[in-house]
Amino acid sequence: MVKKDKSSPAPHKICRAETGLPRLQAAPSSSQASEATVSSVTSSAIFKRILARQGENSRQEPESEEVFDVVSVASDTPSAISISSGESSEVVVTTKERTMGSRRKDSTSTKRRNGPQTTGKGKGKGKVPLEYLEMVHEVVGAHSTPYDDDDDHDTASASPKIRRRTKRHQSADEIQSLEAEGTTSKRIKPVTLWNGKGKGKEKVIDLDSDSSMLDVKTRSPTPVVENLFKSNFASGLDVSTAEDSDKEAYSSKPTDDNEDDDDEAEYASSEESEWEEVDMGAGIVSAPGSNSESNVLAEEPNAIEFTLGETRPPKPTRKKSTITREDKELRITVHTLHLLSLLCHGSIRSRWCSDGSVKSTLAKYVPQAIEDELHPDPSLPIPQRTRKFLDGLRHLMDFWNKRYRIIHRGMCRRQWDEIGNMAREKNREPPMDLPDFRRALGQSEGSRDLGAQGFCALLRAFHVRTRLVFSMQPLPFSFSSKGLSKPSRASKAVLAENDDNESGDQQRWSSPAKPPPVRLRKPRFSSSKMSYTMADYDTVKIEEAPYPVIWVEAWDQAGMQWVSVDPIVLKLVEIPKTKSKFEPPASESTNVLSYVIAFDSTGHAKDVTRRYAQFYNAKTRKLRITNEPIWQIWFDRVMRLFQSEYLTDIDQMEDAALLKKEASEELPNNIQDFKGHPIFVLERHLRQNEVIYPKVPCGAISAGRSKSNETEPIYRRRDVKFLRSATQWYKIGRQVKIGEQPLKHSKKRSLPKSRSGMLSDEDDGIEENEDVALYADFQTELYVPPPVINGKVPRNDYGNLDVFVPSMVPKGAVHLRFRGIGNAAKLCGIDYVDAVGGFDFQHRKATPRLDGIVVAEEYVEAVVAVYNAQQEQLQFEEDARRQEEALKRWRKYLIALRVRERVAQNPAFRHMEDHSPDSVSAEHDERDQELLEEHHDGGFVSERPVDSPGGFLPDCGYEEGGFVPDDDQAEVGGFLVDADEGRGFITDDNDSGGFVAEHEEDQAYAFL
DNA sequence: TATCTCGCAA
DNA sequence: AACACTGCGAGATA
Repeated sequence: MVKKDKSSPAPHKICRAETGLPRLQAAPSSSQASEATVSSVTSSAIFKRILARQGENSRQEPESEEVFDVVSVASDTPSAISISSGESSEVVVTTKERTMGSRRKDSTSTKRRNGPQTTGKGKGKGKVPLEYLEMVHEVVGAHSTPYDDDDDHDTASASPKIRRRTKRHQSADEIQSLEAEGTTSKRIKPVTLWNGKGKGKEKVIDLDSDSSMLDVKTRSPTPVVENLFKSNFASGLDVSTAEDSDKEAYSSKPTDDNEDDDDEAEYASSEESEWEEVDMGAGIVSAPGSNSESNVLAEEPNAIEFTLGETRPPKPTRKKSTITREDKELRITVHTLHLLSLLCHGSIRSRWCSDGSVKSTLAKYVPQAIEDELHPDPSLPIPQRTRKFLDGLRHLMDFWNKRYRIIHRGMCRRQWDEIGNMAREKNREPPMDLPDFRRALGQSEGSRDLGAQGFCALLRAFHVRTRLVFSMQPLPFSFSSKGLSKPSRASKAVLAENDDNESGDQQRWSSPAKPPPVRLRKPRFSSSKMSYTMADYDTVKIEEAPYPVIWVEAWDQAGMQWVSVDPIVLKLVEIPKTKSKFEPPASESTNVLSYVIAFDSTGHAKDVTRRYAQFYNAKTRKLRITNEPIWQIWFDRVMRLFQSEYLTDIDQMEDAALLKKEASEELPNNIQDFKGHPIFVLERHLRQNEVIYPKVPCGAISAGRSKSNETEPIYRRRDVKFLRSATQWYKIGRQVKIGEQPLKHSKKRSLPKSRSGMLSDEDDGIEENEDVALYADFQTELYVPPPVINGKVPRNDYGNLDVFVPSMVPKGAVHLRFRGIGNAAKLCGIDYVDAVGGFDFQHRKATPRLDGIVVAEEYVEAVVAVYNAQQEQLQFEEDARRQEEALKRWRKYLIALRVRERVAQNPAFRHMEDHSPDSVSAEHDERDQELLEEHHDGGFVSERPVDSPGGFLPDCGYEEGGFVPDDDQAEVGGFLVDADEGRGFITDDNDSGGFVAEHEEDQAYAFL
């Protein structure tokens, strides 16, 4: 294993982590065992799935490829992705960069436009990411398999535990119950939103009678969201069904295109084909700790390998900065993959921080006094204990600060256009395995991130319950040009500035002593970087954002709270309240707080973003892929793997605190943050079919820049009602109550030309130039169709019955949804009505889509019986027909063979194929005629008794159906064969032999 | 095809 | 520190 090879230009396997760390003592044997089995099972299963999906396609790779690791894409710390115990494993993420982008906007890719926005519907594309991610995840083995360290934690861990429901796989029901979850979640007491401090903006909050102004719903799916859910879930999360058509489409696609000089070709980068080249089959494997079992892949190296497609981002300069759907999906996929990788990275590092050797090395030099402070006398009053604890943290931090030197660059947020150049960057922290980690911490030098990890280990060495906290910096999934780094000359200025200031020779590295924002002489665009200059390696200059990416949370047992400590960058001990100093400003492009995950020493992880985000709902939310409901589900699922089975007191307290924090979030102080806000809404952001009702403002915001005094009311999102026109309501089986006034009128959406002479009542926009009246849910009631009277089913003006939803079936009637059952009903001579299940809109015309019939209850049995009989009969006839067809073909074939044999035997025919049509062909015809007649006698069959029974003419009774495939369509009434047609076909058989013979003869020659 | 909605540029 | 405004284009939708 090559490591610490700083000069290797393009290492193909940058990211490798040896995880063959000895299992920490006190590992429960049970969990160990389960880990092994789970992993091995899943990984091999996964691998099979991958193989099935990928086929051979995965192996082909273009010549020019640049390899880098996704972790370092943003993190620069390519240490580790995989988690597995007992074996070394490695993860390699490769990205191919093609100099010549191929352009494939051809029909193949554009044709597959599918489904609703977020992810492709029912297509591989939509599914592949999820599936892969899940697979990656499982392969990586990040199951919640606690690895205990030898810490005995505070007493809290011994407190009663609550069993947490653990569901590995979320079902559709579960998703639908999300809303329920949201509502049942604990309601937080109302929060006063009044704030008098008008930072230029005035915010007025009316606390009206309803005191629960802030209704805490972490997820409050609006109907729209709900629909999104439903429409996406089936496709997006369905990882079990493969879509063959995709593969075919892919494989049939040409690999290289004509070189198009169009620039767009270059950034039409990520078509599906490339995307699908994600090459996981290459090296997956490895059930951790189960080398013997995962023999499926035994020959494969123990690694995971992704090959991502070209990642060249679009250039915004071009007037058509078209970002294709594939681009978006690629970004989302990379984002999520990256996120997963970082999760695993964090998990590994947290585990390493519990490494006994690391801990003991680090703790050796720490003064006893500090240790005492970390464990204050329990007899002291609580505030005092907390204070002491905090002091201890500070002192330890100082100690660590003196000791630790930064010589490497840590993780940071990357942009899409950077990822090709990263291999050339200086001062990257080399990949590490556990021995490296031990060594580096023993020498106490490395990146700032490693420093935080060392501090974590230090705390754990003193038996302080400590989490390693990662602010993940995945590549952004948004495709705005903000995703591209701008040439920032500001950093240079900063560097010079800092050199002037205090680039101390005394200190080994210097940094602004003050927490951010660092005051600089050029405040305008100073993306205040922190720069460390090392005296020893004077070539080394590291600029980094003055915010940490990794820090630590220590549990204050007395105060029952988590205390955040950034020992390196900010040198800060903080109990985050509304605004945390850990959150970088939005202008900080290299450090974005979006996913903050805390890893505890037991291998569990928790999303604690809300603790650090000041505007979680308004801002941070939008930076997370989880803002997309489907990805929230995914994320929940991923995080569930990091959850412990039991919910401890600490967990509960923390959950409550986080919820409270979210609930007490300030109002946004700008307009745009109200857009998509889960709790608040402005009228200006309403969609056309939305209205606020009741229209009770819960606050106000000053709107408009110049007009200082005007304010705009703020409403609650939950008061947003979705409207439909009367006909739209009718289509889902509801009708507007009498006397209800429309809440809103929408613009007519009429057809351009009033071409339709007949106004069908389905057209929404029929009222030519009128506005359509819209009503809310509560203004409607269930539509009750007129009941069946005396076995007579009511019908509408068209003689049909609208059955858009089940509730529209009249009382006393039954909807029979079998195709062609109308005939049966007709045969019975009873009263029935065709049901209209909906409308097909094509050519701008609505044509009713008939869907079965509606009959009175008492006739159902009879109709169904008749129908079944009919179907049986039809099936029978169909079988017969196919049988007949098969026999005819066999006969034709045999004739052909026969003819051929004759031709071969008779030398007279030898030259016939040459050109002497007249005389010979006559003879030929004659002979063949003879021949054919002979066959009609059955002479042929009798001639060769051996073959006939089983060989050519299979003895298939009708029930056997050797050539007659089962047609289960018929059961559903798949198609109604008109009796006439069927007969017509069969009668052919009885025609004069001449016709048939001639016909067959022609074809018979075709066999020759 | 017309309209709605969104994201983006700056 | 990074927001309001606006027009534009794209994609979704009916």
